[in-house]
Amino acid sequence: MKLQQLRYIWEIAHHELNVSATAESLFTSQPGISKQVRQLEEELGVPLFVRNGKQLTEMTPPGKLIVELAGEILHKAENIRRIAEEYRDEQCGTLAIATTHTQARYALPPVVKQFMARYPRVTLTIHQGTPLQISDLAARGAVDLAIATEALELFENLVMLPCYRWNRCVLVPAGHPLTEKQPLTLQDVAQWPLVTYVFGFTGRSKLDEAFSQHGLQPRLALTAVDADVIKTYVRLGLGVGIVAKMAYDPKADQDLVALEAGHLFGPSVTKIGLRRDTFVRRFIYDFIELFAPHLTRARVEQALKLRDQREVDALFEGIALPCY
Amino acid sequence: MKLQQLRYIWEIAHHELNVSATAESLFTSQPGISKQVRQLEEELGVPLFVRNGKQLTEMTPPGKLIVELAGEILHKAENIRRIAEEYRDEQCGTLAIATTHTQARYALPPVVKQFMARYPRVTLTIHQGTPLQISDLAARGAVDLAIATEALELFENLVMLPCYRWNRCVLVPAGHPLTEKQPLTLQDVAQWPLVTYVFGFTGRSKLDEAFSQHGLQPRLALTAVDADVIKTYVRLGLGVGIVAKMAYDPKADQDLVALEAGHLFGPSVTKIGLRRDTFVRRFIYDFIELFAPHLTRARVEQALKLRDQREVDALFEGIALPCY
DNA sequence: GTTCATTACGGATTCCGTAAGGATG
DNA sequence: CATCCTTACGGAATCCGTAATGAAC
Repeated sequence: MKLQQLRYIWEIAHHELNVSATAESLFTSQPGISKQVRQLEEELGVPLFVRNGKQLTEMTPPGKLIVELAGEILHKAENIRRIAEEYRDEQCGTLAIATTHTQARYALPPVVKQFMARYPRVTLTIHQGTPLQISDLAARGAVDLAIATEALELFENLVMLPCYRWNRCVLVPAGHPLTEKQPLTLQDVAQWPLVTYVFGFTGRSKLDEAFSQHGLQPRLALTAVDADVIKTYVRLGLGVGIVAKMAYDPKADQDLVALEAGHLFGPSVTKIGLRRDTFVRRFIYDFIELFAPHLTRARVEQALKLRDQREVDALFEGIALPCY
Repeated sequence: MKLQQLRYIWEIAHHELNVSATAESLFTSQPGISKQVRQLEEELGVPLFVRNGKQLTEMTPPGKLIVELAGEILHKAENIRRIAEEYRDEQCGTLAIATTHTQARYALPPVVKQFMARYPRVTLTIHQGTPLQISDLAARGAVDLAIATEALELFENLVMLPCYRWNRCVLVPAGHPLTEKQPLTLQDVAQWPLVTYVFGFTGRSKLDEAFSQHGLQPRLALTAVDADVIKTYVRLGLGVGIVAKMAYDPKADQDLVALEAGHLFGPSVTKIGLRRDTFVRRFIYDFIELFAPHLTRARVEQALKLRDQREVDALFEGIALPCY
């Protein structure tokens, strides 16, 4: 049994049992993989894949169990490499973050700036995507951490750490009738066509909840993944915008008015998602603490030891989050 | 990084950093190991061992972390082999049990007989040793299960499953003055020199507790690891025996009288110890159930999922144990 | 002087790529 | 006919054992 063989069967299992595609993704030859798989099957004495003629059609029961264990082994091997990297040079390495537009555009820039000053030799990469893509990247270990408000909870093997609480505001052009209402009610807002986030983005679910709980069905004029697009269409008069408050820039957005809407929808919490059982490098702890000062290394380590997200939530229950 | 290299560093770490001894235990050459270790260190870019000249004197901090992960990886690789073995042929394999004299002599024979009839092609090996040796064998994975009353709780990675409850009896030659006392008291017993188990064996701790709680300090005439030796010396009149009740055979021991002593010392519980995170073959589940009928496969599987022995204890709290 | 790890070297094995073969839909 | 896995084969790299070297106690 070789690590290489375990990698091959794991990758095949995660490429719809297509050996050719697997070979391509691993930059090696297809017969090479085929050979190693057969060797492993021979060594173990059980077939791992069901073959229909020369096609792999499904996995055998032991195959499924073994592929799962192979995944865990490969993950631990990866951890060994990380540990070595850390002790080789604490200041040097790669930090891959997956996040949404909202975080990348408004929350991360100052943090990234500080981090780059503190760790000039760490290569930082930021992947932007949907909350689901982001979570998946983190759960698979393709990135070191995910930052998002939604979807992280869908992955069993992500530990979610609460970072900050934020509220929404209603954006309207200056002179809009809604600016006369103080304070706003959901009924007021629902009378106008809305311009807001796409479903599944930036706390959108919270927004839908609030309206439906009041029996309201607002018209959606347009949905977008980012606040910049939303603002553009609010300026065109397409409708009333609802965005995260931090997306309103008093200087750049002087032509718009931001109306307090925290009391309408309640706050959302942005979280960091970390893959369980993964060695965390020092600079990653530091990045997390820069982003959310209450997430000290000690607290994060403690949270990573817990098996159940409910225990993690309990751990952070008493801790006040920053609020925007 | 190769599994072989991980095995080498793990074995070196568990052979007092002596590469020659490690090579011998692995039936390979010492330069071969040395080479692979250096290659791994080179690949990882960090030294794993501290060298004093040409001697390995200790492990580096990353070395310690990495060896631990290596151990987990090797354990999982072992599980892969077990899974393959199981699916290759359910009826065929090896079952290694470590246990004490008391279990091997009195509790196991009927179970072993049934098991051998049920699985004639499974090779059964029984290792006898002190409770500490037994637990260690199981914790290291050298045997599949440990059966004992003591010491299992000392190993973090053993799950303990309660099997049966048992009481003690006092053994005296026929006509001994103690046979007149009904029921016995601790004071009665303590007046005679005792012949019983060696410290650390067969619930001996429970016995010491009982006496000291009553402020008694009995004289120990002789201690042994097994009841046969104890009986021999009771017959010689060396003292009064205290043994597990199941060690008294009404036929073979007609010349001795067994006096009820359960009320003096309280019951002990014999347990099976299983290493955590280990794939358990079907015939092992069957063996366990033969030995302790309430330990069904479903219950054992449930217990093996729990991380903390206290949760396991809670799981079995409501279940009545057989009592001897 | 003994113990113990490293270096040097050679033979067997393994790995991995290209090219050809055969099965499926 | 296109896709996809298997077999065949040859060159390169790796593994592992023996023998020699050198450092430490």
